[in-house]
Amino acid sequence: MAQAASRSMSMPLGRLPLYGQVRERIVAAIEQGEWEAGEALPSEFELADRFRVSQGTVRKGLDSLVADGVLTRRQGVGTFVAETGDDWGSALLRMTGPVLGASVELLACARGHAGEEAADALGMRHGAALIQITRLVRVEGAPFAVIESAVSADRFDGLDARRIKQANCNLRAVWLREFGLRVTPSAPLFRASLAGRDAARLLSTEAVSPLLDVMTVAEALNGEPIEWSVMRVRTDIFAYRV
Amino acid sequence: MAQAASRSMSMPLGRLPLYGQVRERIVAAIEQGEWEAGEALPSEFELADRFRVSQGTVRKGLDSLVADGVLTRRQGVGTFVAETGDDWGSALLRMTGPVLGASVELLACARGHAGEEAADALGMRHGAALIQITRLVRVEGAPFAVIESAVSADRFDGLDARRIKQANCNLRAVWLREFGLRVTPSAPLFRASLAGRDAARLLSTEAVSPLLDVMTVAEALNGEPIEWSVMRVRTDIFAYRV
DNA sequence: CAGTGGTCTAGACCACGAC
DNA sequence: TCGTGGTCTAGACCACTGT
Repeated sequence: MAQAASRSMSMPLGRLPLYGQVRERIVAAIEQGEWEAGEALPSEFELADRFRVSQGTVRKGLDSLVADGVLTRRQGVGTFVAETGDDWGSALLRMTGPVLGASVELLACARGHAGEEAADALGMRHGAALIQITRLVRVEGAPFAVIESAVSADRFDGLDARRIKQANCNLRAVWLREFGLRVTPSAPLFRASLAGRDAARLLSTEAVSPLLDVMTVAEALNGEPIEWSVMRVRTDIFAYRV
Repeated sequence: MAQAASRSMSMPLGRLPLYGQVRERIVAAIEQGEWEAGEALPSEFELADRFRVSQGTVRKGLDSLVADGVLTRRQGVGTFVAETGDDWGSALLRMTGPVLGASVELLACARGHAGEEAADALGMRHGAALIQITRLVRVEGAPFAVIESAVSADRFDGLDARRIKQANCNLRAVWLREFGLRVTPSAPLFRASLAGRDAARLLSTEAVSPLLDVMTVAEALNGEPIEWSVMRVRTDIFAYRV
């Protein structure tokens, strides 16, 4: 039965199991553009051959990437690099009940300074230069949620409203197409807040209306925090599901 | 290498993979009290021998139960039936920042009629008889959250305040000790709401304060809905994490 | 040291989808 | 019919824990 676990992969990583190393190498290959979004990866046996491991080990590595939404599998067909979904649309799918006919609109994209919360989440010092992006989500024309996002102004130097609108206000598509960065959202934080004057005006509700704040950090595949955002959503009709 | 997958388990279930059948049989054994909470299961190899499958198949079945929080594993020691944690305490661990010195208090336990939401979640008709339980969670003495729970009055006939207090206001412990029911919480729904007069009084805040409502249904291991509850929590200091 | 979970392999068969 | 993912096995070695 062979002597198993030969530690032969000669990876730089010290104490990562083989299937973890397989995961890292697949991530690296995706980052280097070896397979585009929507494209099929080689079969599990081909990958096993390439990485000098068994098919079961490749499978366990793929499992974790499928669980993280980086890959999708279709039995009998293959394993595919997941399409970059709308960053705002996926949140709407988490609402109970049918949320159809959604659209986004860019309200603002301007340089500013980090609030404490955003700066902490992005690992930047307080007061660091940020680009702040405000979007409004409508459902069947009715205002539904405001999304505030922030990214490092240094890293995303050329970013402006035009580029965001070209990508249909989908920030993930902007990061990927303009900056070659593939991100995945981290686990969200929740908070209840009062709308306040500005949000109330945008959402055509009252200032004392309660809003659900869903805060997330989108991370590069290597774990580096890229984008902080808070979606402030009305939950008077539907609730938010995880 | 043997001929693999001999379909020899003679289980009543038709199209469930072997590891899924292993999971079901372990769940059944726990429900029948073969192993108590905190007790160690037999080793993976012993279970493999008992179920006539390989250790890897047992492991995959255990994996899913560990993921669901039914079992816990300690390397080099064994696999254990998870303790029935506090139903309210586990929620506090989800708050960002240190939430220490928490305590619960039973405010009410009375028969009533189901609100639409609770009845729907429990699969009961609107207006069915329920027992409604109200608890208050304090952190370092300061009111922090109100928990409203509801269960079928028929199924939990003898339930009263005394029995709940005997279990330190931990409902999961009540279901297990008094009714032999082990439950696991489903994925929560979130909503933002205004405190209102009653909750504001209990939480010593203002009626227009925003609260985060975390709604869950606790299900028996066979998937039957048992307990509906909503935890209404202040998020002015900490946020809720998933 | 013995026993447990954690990982890995080589090989096998099945179910599904496309051709 | 062929290639893919999905499942399963028997056996092996490693890492950790408690004695």
